[in-house]
Amino acid sequence: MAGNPTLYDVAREAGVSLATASRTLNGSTRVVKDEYRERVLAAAQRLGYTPNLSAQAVARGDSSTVALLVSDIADPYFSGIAAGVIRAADAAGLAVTMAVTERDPQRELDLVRMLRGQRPRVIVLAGSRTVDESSRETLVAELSAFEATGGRVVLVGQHGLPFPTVQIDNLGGAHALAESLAGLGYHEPIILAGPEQLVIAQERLRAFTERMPAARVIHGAFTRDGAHAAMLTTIDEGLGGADLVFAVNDVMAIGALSALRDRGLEGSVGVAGFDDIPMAQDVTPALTTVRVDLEGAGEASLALALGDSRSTTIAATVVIRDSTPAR
Amino acid sequence: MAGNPTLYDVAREAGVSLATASRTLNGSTRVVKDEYRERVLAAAQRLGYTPNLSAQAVARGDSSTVALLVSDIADPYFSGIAAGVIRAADAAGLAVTMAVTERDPQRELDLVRMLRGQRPRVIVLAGSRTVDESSRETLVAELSAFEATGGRVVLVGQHGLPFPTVQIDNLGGAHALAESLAGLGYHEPIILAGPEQLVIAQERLRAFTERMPAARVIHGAFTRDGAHAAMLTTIDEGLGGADLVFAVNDVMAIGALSALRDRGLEGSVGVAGFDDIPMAQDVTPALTTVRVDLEGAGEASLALALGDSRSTTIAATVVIRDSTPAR
DNA sequence: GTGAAAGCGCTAACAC
DNA sequence: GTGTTAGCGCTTTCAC
Repeated sequence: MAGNPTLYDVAREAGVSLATASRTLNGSTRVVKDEYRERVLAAAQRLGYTPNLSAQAVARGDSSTVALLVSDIADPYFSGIAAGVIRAADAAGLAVTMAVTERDPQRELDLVRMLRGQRPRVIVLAGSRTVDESSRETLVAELSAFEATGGRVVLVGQHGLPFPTVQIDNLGGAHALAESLAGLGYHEPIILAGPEQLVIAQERLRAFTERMPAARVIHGAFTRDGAHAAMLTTIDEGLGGADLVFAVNDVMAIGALSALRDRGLEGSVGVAGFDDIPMAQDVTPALTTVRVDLEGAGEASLALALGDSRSTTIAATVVIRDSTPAR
Repeated sequence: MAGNPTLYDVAREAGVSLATASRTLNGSTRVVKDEYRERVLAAAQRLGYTPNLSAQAVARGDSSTVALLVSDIADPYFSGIAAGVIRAADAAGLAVTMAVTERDPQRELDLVRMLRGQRPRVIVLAGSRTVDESSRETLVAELSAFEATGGRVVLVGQHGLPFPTVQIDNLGGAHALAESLAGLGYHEPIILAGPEQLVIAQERLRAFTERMPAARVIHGAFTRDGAHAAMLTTIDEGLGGADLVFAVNDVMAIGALSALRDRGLEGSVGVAGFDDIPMAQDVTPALTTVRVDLEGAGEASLALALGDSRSTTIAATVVIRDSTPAR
């Protein structure tokens, strides 16, 4: 516990004042005489000085940090977004602090509170909204308070909250997908719809069924395993005349695909997902889906936070692959 | 920019001293009279007070932060580790700051420097080491300096650096895999070996070939696309008598699987990977691999940092699936 | 250009 | 138990 060298140490070592050391080591507008400048730099080097970011944050009254909240970092949907946020933050010289809500609204609220404590410049919420969550009001209040003190709040892939949002075109994408699939001859879809109250899942479900009425809607977890289990049950109960399984995200669609394979039913019905996560093209048959530029969405969220633009929408475009051959 | 309420504001609002407010709001040993306690809590609530973590860090001389460095967060290997680190950090009341090296040693060094500025309690390095990197000495110096000032450094899935390490049993796993596959009748492996200088890739390659000499070793990027491209080229040049493709990680194995499928060669050779990322069981055929508990490794890294234990090793166990049927 | 000194929000002696 | 106060490491007036 020798202690880190402080700016004061550097100043002393260089034989200049604290102020001069501060000015040369950090981007001040003030100009420092070259000689001093070099002495300070040399001293800092010799001592292995690293500015204490917390102290800077306290003194300046704001940190160079972006706080990112996701539901589950191991889910490709979120890790894609996170990659974009991190890349953009980095380009802007900002560090990223990340927390995981595990899809628990109460936890999300607690984390937002905790993250506010860091006084970040931006809070990015990428976790998925659910309807009628009791903590919604409190969350909005918390985020509004954060904004009121000069912070920026951005949502990605969710709406219904009064903050700038990087929206994903769930409606357009699901519409287009349903139409494409109808064109391929499908008309009796079983829909793996995820949790009943999950906004993003609801939207995709609703938009899809507007164009192609569901033969059956099955709710369950928004995960690979949830969909896998639900699909297994469904198969065992009988697929009826269904010719298609539409899962509201790729992770679930892949779970469904595996369930079909487990039962030796691969190819018997079409399967489609949503998001176009990287592995969508690596499963067999390659998965028909709706492509969303997740990393781009992450980057856009920071652009939104750092610029003064309004909400943006990320396109969602249909990608037909082998999992939905024409019938 | 109204400004956040400070502890001072809370104290004034509650009609107590700064110290009393501090004591009730933060885990002090000192006991505060219930009446004051409640007044402070109420005031904090009313004002929407959130402690300024940076200020706390400065005053206490240490932050409640874990800094995590990964190569690429969208890679399941790293997002698995990250999930574990975040979970464990969270359980210990620590926030996680994450940065991405993009596999660039210079960038890694810069980021470590930057992260040190946060004065985290722990720095976890999960990025993969390469041999003979010129920045190695500097990196070690930087990390040692960090340790000297009371910080903890932990590596995961890499060694060769003088710090506590959560080691993955690459050697044992690759040995066992080669043996299992030999038992299944394979003997002419093409190896997708990743970058030549990547330590983890080297180990897996070397251990595997100790038990089953390679018919051919192909170096390339440590990614799905890198392996996919390399495999395509290899196929077009002719597989020779090869009966197996061993890729040094699952992401690459899956790329190879897709390449084989693209050329209509699925099933003609066995395919095996390493890591057992979640999607390994969802590709077709399901991928034979070596299971590594990535999330457990992430958790272990924090246990290592927070406890006083020595380095640990995470087991690597063979999982035979359909991609390597007996021949 | 440079330096002295007053904060930034908080903690932790120390005295009462 | 409670309050005063001296820091923590840094930035930034404000004088020189």
